[in-house]
Amino acid sequence: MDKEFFLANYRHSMAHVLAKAVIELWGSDVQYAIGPQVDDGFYYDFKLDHMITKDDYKAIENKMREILKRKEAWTRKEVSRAEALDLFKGQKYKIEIIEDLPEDATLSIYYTGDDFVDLCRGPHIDNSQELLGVAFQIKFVSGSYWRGDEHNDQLQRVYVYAFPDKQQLKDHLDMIREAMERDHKKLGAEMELFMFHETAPGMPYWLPKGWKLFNALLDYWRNEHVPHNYQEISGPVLSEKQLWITSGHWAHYQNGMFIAPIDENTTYAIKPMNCPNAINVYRSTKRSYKELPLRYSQVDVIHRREKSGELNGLFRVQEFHQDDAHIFVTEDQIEDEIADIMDIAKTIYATFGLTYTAELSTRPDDFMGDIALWDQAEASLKSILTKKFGADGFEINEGDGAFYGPKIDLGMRDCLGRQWQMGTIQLDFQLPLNFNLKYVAPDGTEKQPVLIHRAIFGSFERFIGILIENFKGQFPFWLAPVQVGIVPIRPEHNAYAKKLADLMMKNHIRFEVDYSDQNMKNKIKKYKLGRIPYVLVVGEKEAEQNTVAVNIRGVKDNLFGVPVEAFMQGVAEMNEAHSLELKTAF
RNA sequence: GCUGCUAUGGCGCAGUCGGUAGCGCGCAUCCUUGGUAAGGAUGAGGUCACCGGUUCAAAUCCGGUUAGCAGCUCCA
Repeated sequence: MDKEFFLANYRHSMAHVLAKAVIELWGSDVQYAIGPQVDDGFYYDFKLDHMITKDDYKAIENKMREILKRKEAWTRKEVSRAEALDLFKGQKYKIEIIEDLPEDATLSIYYTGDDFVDLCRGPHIDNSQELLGVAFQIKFVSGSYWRGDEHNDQLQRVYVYAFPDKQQLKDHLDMIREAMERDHKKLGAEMELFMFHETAPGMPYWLPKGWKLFNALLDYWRNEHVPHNYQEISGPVLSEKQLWITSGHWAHYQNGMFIAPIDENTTYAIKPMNCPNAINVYRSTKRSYKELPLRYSQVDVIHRREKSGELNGLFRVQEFHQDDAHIFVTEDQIEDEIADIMDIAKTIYATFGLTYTAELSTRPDDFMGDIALWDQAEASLKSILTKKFGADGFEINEGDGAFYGPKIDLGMRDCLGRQWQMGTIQLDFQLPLNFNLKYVAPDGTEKQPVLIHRAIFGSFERFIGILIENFKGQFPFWLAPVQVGIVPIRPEHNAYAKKLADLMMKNHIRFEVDYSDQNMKNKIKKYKLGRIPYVLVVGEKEAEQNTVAVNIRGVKDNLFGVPVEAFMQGVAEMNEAHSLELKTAF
């Protein structure tokens, strides 16, 4: 039996044991819904009057162990749809599942002992004793919605960790603990990168160090776009309501917008997206086919209202900066342009050593526009993705596209394995129509361009959150908010430290010097805790020889007597190359 | 928005049975003048998130609000 099959099989089987335990504990009026396996175990959704809390965990775990010790046989039976409906009488979620199946369907059910039956495709174990060695522990209980729809019943979801043995469970719990240590919310406060204030929920305050990082990232991003012929623009944050009516946001996105009434006749709204800005710039003059593709990039701040429970550090905010661009193309330029964007994304992500997944979202039911154009666009996107990732290298979400066009999304995972949407490439046939965009074709007729919305980071905020967790706060040299810390051993060495500081300033190295009369050990400790890549310790020897002693982040042994010019040249090279690793020799 | 949980000096936390608050780090002052991650002494700093209720008395009990955390839903 291969390992993956074994994992899935016992986790899935354990979910049945959990359901049986909950029913035995809280009675037969428990409604049990579904219980699939997940990456680190399984869960099961229930509806019951009793609110399951932490105090119940032990009782549930004990009941599960008790059930396993009964060594009951698991028997599979095949039943007709009608028999199944009768068997699960009173279980509304099971009934709903069964009723969705075709009339003539044959269903498989599994008995655990004589008294518990669950609807299930299987496969399962043959006897509970096969599960006696499984190490499991309740993770937590949370709310969930029946069939993932917030309009349906709210259920109680019991998550359980489950591993083949105790050691693997312990390793996993250790891993989770370690992951919490690099949570960007924790590190962001510790490293003084950003903060929040109660008066502006989900709107980050960037602290001096965080803003340095932000700007280092922005500089890099701007430079990467120069060879791809992007032009950066900036537009108003507030616009009169009429603009949003034209764009369709007023009708489709109003509850995601912050709205500012001025007087009875005037209402402004804060932009949730940059598109209308780029469109107005496009429309400001008559456009020729010779100008296309026309690429406007934009990093203005945008605001989107989120429901209260949805905010999450920098990952989910109400005020953020997208690394946005709007590209106006002819229909036959779409494929090349998308390919160019994918190349930019690949280069940029590689600089950070990040791995990502690609997803294609296709035409939804409520699509707008010409179906032939949709088909052609989807085919283009699919062909590019196949070229870049292979036929199986990306996922397709059928019908998940926006009503105005299909899209490619690029996703990454945070420290707890949660998937976040980062980069996005969206084709838009609708806005050019709403704003009546035109260009003059070679034959002198007016044609409509296609609009491509795209972001590589997704948003600077979310991307920085991912970077913090990915690097555990130990940023590559070029990105580090403070790149070099200078520690004079005694106050009489401050003059030499000042000389070094001036040199750093001249060479645009981000640095700090500690001129205080503290113990040098304390100064070094402060910089080490700040995860500064290089701490330069200087005393008499260094001042005499014009050298520095270099304490390298993550390296035990220090470098002594490094000539100042050699160090400066080394760090300049790292900045230039956007190196991931720190140099350990100069 | 939904389910559960949380809120005590700048940060991390303690505070039992209701009797108006403590610890560590940090900060300030002084001493120590140091060669690579915590030298010593003294001191300052808190309407216990906010509003209301119960009580002779509330950080503590109850209700509400706000903000945050995990999950769901939604999203860059």
